[in-house]
Amino acid sequence: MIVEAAARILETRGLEGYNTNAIAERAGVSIGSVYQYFPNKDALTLALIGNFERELLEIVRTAIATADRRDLRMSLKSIVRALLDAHGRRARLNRILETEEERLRQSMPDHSAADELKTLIAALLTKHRTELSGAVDADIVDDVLVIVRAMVDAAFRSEVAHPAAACRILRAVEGYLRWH
Amino acid sequence: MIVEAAARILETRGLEGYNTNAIAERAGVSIGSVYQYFPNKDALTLALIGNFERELLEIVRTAIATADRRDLRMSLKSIVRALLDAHGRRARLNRILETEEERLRQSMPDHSAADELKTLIAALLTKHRTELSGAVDADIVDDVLVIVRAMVDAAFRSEVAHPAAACRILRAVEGYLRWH
Amino acid sequence: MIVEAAARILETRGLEGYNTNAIAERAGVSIGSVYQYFPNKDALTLALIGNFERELLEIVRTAIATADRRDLRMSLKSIVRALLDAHGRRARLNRILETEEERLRQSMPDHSAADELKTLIAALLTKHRTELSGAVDADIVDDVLVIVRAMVDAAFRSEVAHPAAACRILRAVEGYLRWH
Amino acid sequence: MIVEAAARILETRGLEGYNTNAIAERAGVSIGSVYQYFPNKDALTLALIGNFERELLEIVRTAIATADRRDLRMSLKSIVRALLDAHGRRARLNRILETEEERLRQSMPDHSAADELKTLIAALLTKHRTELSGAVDADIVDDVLVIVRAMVDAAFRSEVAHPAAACRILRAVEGYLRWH
DNA sequence: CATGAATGAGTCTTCATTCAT
DNA sequence: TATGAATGAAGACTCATTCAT
Repeated sequence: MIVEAAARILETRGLEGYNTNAIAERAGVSIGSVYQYFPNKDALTLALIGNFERELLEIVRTAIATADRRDLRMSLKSIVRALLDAHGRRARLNRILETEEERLRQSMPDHSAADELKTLIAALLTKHRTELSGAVDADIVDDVLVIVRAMVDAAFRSEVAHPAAACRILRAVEGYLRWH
Repeated sequence: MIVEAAARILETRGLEGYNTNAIAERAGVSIGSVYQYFPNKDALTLALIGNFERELLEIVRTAIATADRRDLRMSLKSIVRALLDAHGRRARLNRILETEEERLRQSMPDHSAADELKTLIAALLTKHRTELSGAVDADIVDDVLVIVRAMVDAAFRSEVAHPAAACRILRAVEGYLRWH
Repeated sequence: MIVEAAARILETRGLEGYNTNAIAERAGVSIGSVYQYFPNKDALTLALIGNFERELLEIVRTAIATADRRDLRMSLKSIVRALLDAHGRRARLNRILETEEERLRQSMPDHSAADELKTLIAALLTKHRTELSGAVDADIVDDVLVIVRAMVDAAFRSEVAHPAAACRILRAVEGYLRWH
Repeated sequence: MIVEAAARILETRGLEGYNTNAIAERAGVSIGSVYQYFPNKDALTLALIGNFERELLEIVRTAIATADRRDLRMSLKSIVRALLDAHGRRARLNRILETEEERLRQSMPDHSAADELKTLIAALLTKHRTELSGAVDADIVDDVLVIVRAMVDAAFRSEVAHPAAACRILRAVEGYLRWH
């Protein structure tokens, strides 16, 4: 599939080697076919980002479900571990996509996955609102996501072992949510 | 000056419009002159990154000095405000440079500014070590920097007002450092 | 055809005017098409050299066949005349290609044409070995080729009439082979 | 000296690295100074060629003088050896210069060295005219020079040992001159 | 005279996109 | 619908040459 080929190219060769001809070749289709499905390269990248965000959403959803009935810490730990795990499989790809997402934000038609992710986190926090130092609002959720994503990325850049990274990320998130 | 022209191009036109001909034109020199001073485009970008990191270092140094004799919170607040301020002037440029830095990390000859920044933060934290929930080590410093940079970036992306952003960033950093 | 266009450019404008844009224009295709068929300029030049050597081989083969059953002198005369004739059609081109061949020798993948040419000459000399002053070995063959090529080139540089040139070249080759 | 620097650049880096800035740097002067002495790059190359031809002339003159009173074979052997020797010191340079000479022939003002070389050879051959198979004329001289130069070049390209090369070259020249 | 920074035309090469088959 | 040859604008970089100091 074309999107999958694009993902592999981005992962193995980086933005440098990310061109439509390489993608078509890797996908085993002609360059013309790529343009049959996507009006231009950015649209393909946006599809890639969409997949990425939907996958992220699913991972978090599962992680939260897994830690259901447990306290906030366990839920957060479950999420962080899952994210580290998921990121680990495609660290470079994810990092590049986050960068590309920024460039393409203006032309992104669909934020539903990202929105749903926020809703999910908001629900989790609200459920445990008594453990938090303050009220739950959109900003808090945004901040948590920003912190976790940045730290997961950093962990992969500096090649920190997962357990240690999870511990530090958890400390940051909990600290942010609970301190004072 | 060529580096300044490169900065302005990057800021106004993004990576898309960042090409050597545009830089030369903006700098008011010929393309040949650009290559008299920089062996290639990446070298120019690296110079830009070097400037950026040195500026960052100076800002933090000044912010810490300004809040000398005060408690940790005041120092951190001073730093965060200064960073928001500095970033504010060239938000897009700085964000792009952070991305480019990653791509060019392997060919970066000089990390002294970044190292010194870490030393500075480490010293600050050590000075206030009694206020922290744990020992000061290199990981803690890395994490603080990662969190602050990510949140400052995010604040500019979502166009949050400085005071509110400063407050949230401070909460994250203090939470990370002090909680349990 | 692109290779033919390259040949014509090289012939009419020399190495000076031999650039990919000119080649594309002369071939009536876009510059992109040139790079669809050849990974870079040198590869195109190598194709040109390959053609040149194959053509040379064919000419010599035919010349030898034509003078079959005759004595060595007639065979050599036939070859020299054929070479003068062939060279005559594209004197400048051939001379430049010989120069470029030297520069590109290290990246030349295929020497089969050149090798076959040597085999052909070796066979001819061996057939007439009784007429020679010494044994036939690879060095003799190399020398014959060097002498003939140099003298053919020189003949065209000084614009000597073919019959006279053929006579002098023949004298050199026969002298080399038969004297003492 | 500038011409010497140009020679060294050509020898060590080939035509690829032969540019005025490199020459100036190697000569330890500014690029401006190069243009003080030579109106353009080709003029510098022509000076180089002039030196080369004068040196060649001197070598041959000395070689002939050395073998004075001896027979033709000894004189030729002396010349061939001297040329192999001289070429050996700057094989690549000489080969490139011969190529450049061709390109610049039209703008070469001074052929006196080359002419004198021919005169020298003509005199030598005339002196030994009884040993030759035919009369001495300008063509014979040209041919001898063409043959010797081509074979000396070839010897260096295929890295043949000097004595063996000298022997083969001598055989070619003598064969040309004496056969029949 | 010497300098060397500045020039800019020119060259190779890439790659997103189109369109005839 | 699929193909992939063709397109050509655009970009990185070179280097002979000039000229103000």
